[in-house]
Amino acid sequence: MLQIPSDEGDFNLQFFKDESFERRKCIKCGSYYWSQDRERKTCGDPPCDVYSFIGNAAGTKPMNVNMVRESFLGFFSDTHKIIKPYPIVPRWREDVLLVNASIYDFQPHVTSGLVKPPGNPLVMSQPCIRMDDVDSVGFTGRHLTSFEMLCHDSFNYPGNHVYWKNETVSYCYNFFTRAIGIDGKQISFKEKPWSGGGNAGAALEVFVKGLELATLVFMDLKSDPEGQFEIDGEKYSKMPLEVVDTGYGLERIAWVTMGSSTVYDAVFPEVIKFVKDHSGVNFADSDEMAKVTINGVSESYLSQSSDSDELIRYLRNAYIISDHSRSLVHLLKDYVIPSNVKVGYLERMLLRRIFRAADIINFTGNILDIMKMHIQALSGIIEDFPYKFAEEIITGEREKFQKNIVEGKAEVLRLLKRKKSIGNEDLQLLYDSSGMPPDLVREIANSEHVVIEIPKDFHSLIAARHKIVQKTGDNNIEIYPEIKTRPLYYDDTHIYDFNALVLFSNKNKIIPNQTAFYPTGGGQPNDLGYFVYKGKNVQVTNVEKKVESIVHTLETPIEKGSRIIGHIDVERRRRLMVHHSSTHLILGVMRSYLGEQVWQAGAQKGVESSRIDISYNRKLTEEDVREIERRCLLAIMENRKIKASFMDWNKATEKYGFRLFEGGVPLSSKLRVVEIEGVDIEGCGGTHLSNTGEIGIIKIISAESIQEGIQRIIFCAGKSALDYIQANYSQLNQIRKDTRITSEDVSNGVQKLTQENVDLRKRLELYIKTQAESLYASSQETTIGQHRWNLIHGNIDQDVYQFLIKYIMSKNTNFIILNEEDLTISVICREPSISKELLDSIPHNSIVKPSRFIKIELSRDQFSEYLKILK
RNA sequence: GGGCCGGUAGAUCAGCGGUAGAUCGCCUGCUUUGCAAGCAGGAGGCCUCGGGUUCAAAUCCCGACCGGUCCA
Repeated sequence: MLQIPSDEGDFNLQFFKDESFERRKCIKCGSYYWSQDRERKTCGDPPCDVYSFIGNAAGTKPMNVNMVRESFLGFFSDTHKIIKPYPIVPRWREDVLLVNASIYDFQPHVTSGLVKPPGNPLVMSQPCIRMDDVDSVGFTGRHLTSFEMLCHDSFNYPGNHVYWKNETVSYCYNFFTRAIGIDGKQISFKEKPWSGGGNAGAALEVFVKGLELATLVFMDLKSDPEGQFEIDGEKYSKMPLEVVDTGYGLERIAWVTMGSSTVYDAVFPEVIKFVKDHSGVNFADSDEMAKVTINGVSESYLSQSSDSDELIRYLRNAYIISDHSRSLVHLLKDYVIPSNVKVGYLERMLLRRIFRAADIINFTGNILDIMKMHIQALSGIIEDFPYKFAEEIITGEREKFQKNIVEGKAEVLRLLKRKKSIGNEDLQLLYDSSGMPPDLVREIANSEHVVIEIPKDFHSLIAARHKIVQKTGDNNIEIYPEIKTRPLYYDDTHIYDFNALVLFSNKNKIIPNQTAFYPTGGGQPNDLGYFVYKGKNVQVTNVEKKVESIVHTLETPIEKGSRIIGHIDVERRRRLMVHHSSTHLILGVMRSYLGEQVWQAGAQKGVESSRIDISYNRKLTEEDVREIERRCLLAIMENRKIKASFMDWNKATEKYGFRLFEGGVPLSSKLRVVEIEGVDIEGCGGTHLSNTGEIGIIKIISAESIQEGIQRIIFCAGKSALDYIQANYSQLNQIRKDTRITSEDVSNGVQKLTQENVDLRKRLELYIKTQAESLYASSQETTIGQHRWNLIHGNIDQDVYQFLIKYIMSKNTNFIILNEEDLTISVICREPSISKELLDSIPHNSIVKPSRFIKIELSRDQFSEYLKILK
């Protein structure tokens, strides 16, 4: 078994020889590193080394983030193609919420070898967000939630070698020494294997003065249980594609050239100043943070409850606001809507942390103003920013947060009133169910002169409440031979009848050489229909795509090698096509009407109706719905062209952007692009009409919010729309007949009817009450044995009886009710045993348990007997 | 996607198996009158919906729907 790094040959590079680098072993951690400095004893990685650049910068001059980015891109521009940054929300993949590293831009389509990279070699600066260390931001002096990852990557295919380890290390060294002006002796390259996302390879971490500035990854392994390499317990084998994946921490490079106390002071000093200037408290000097940054965070610093040093605490909150608002710039630029799920939740979390921090330091400024400063500082990568959208989101969330706090406060006060104290369990419940942070609860309690303890392990207690029950997925994968079926529905959507040859047959599933049956995909259900085989019709019950083959499930088997004729259900297909094209049309119309934050968040086409989910931050009103319908009709009447074509992946994304992946991400080298002229363009594998005119009409059936930030629109189009309208019309007519409302205004009539109903119910209730009360008043007193009883006898209606019982129960006296209506005797008594005693004195057929209330049924004779005895 | 909390008068909530309540707001009258207010009276409820248990459910159980919140 080979281990990575396997031997020193991994990095026995010509470059290292030429520049007189030596491979050494760190005296502290034992790992290998390369250095020009003969005096160096350690690898450069903390804790083997400490930060030695604070107050003692490296490089020729202090550089801010824009300068670092420009110098990096400039340094590589002659030899590499410059690629624009990708969105921070990765619309091209569904496995991650945010772009975490520059290589995310090329996974999985490029790294799998399916799609060529947009440049080779390429250079770019990719903004990234990492939420893992969000709790450390502001506390350690070095953690950021968002950063830019600079990279120069190359993709080496068999027969097309670009560059590998030697050139990479040379580029890296020359960039740092020439462009930044760092002394080569201060750079150390530490050997460290890398793995992640199913790939792995040898790697070098680049350190300067104890700070990791870059990682150079040489990815040439893929996950493989049979593989001969092992990293972190996972097995890997060589892959034909060799990828140079570098990652330079832009903010860290700026930091090292400035030597500031914290990374925040290096990256956005003007923002920090602004926050401080608009706050109602004093702050610790940032020099005081330098100690923490260098030495790491001690226990007491990490606990927010420690208010030993208020000034440091305030400074930290200023850092939090400054950092989080910068990440928000990226999220809002990509139109992320706050929500309780997925990336929307991360945005809400950042916003709420900002609001809370702002309250702590009494920040009176505008968050949008902070963001404007960040946008200014990030002018190199942020071109246009949706200010109006951002403002709407921020004020909306601020209101929600405020409401949350007010309501939470009331809840805390109520709890205090009732229980006089707030325990651990209450704290957890308040946080988990109402979002009240424990320190805020403590503040409120303090103002009521109640002292409460926040447990040290509060967050782990919360985590313990969230034990997740893992569901086991169904891993029943059928294996099919690699057969390519030609999809005739792409050649011409009007092919409904065709010849085919059965290439594979197993039980009742076949794969033909070609088909006009559309397989389930892209939210469009499969076609139905039948094959003619040996003079008989064989129904098709399901059609699905398996890689390149299209598998048809049949009612009865058809042999391999048979020649068959297929006929698809034309009516069904037409309706599906109408609905599919309508979906694109509605999406395009909604985007232009509601705004750019509208993204498709799922869709399902059907025969009778279809649905589309979109991201949007408020519920649609009736007027919205009407306007969308109106605009759709307009586009239909204009009879716009609908075109579909296959395009190269990179050309398509470059031309149309990542909007293309709204309906999903196909794993293929080419993208099928469907365009409704002037309305909508998206990647789509479905079958479409040729013109919008064929849709006829679109009627929206409902618009509802399925979760925060996601609106679901259910609609029907074409013939299905007519069906719907007609069904509604006849239902309305039926209502008119049933209610005899003949006037034009049906809703007014129904309203009157409902009011009448309410009035009647009230009168009935009053009637029941008076009946019961008069029965109560008419009761006769008798003495049976040692006890006094009140006797009621009569023909008592069930409703009156029920009310009478409740009435007597509340009076707490002894009663006997003989009801002629259903021949029952009811005994109500303060003492359960007395009731039983009374009933046991006379024969009946029921089993009696002692109770305050007993009701038993009697025969005619028994009833008469009771009546005699009791009266 | 999962966990937790909640849904009662216009608003905020109490009640948690036996006649649906409080505070604020609203209406009428009175007192005072610059305003605020005070006093007396009154209107306003399919207790989210659907099943079940029970003689009896706002209340207990199950399920939907809606809202909130935390976590991934």
